[in-house]
Amino acid sequence: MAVSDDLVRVPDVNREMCPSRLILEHVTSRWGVLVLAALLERSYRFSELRREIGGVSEKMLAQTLQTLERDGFVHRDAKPVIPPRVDYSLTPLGKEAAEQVWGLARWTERRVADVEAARVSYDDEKARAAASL
Amino acid sequence: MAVSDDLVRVPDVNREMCPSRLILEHVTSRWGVLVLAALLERSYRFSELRREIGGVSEKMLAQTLQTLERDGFVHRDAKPVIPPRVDYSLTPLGKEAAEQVWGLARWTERRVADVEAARVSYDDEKARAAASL
DNA sequence: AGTGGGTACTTACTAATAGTTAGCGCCTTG
DNA sequence: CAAGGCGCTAACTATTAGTAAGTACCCACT
Repeated sequence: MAVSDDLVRVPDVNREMCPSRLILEHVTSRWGVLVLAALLERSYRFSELRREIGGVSEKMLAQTLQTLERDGFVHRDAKPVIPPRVDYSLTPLGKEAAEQVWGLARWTERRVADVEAARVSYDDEKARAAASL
Repeated sequence: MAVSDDLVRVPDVNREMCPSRLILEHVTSRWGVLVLAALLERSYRFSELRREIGGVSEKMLAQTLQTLERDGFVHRDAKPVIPPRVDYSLTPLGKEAAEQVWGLARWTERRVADVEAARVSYDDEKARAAASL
């Protein structure tokens, strides 16, 4: 029973039904990564964030922020003023996640050239293989 | 002109058309994260990986591996034997990416309880707010 | 005084993407 | 001699992401 309890309790992202899988998907989601990385540098208002993160729609930004808020990563501070003002910032938990995805974002930017070089050699080899049939 | 050159050259994941955006999406993709993290521990054959990563379909695993291979993260070694044997492993570049997503995966597993606690208090507050209308 | 714009969203619809099922050729195992 | 494993791919469907418009309120400009 200790065994079967452990099967349920020990989180493992490789298990399809493990809650950790969903959490990981939230933080690594297309817009989640960019939101967390942006909020690591400072807090943002909704439409500031929308301008900061190129290509995000209002719908997806709202949805992403709601998911991250529910998971306890993001704090939403809605000031009851007109025009509406809503500030988004990281919680301590969110900051931990954000540091990791921020690192990933910066790493990616540094390695763009390497990846592009890898792609041309991959495509070249594929073309050569196709030609020699 | 140095200025406009820089605008094109300096990678920034927040710019919609920046190549770094796509690369980041590949490594943070639903299955990409899990594939990279798994391959950090050892190399795997195709169907070994499929069994290791719960819930991945053959189609998505093949697609993910092809994307990661083209980006230079994963090395594919197809031995011309029967039955077919294909080994997947990380390149040095892929190892750098994998270390980061591995950290994220382990962090997520450690924080599951915190996230679940955050969710109940979020849902509670929502329910209380809805009740007091 | 009316038009356009900004605030933070939600809703309805459509396009893109992910997942499901079946198939391939070849071989080993029961 | 059928069943299953190997590493895929192709066709089809379900789910999800993206687009466009609407909401309600206010300010600045003409």
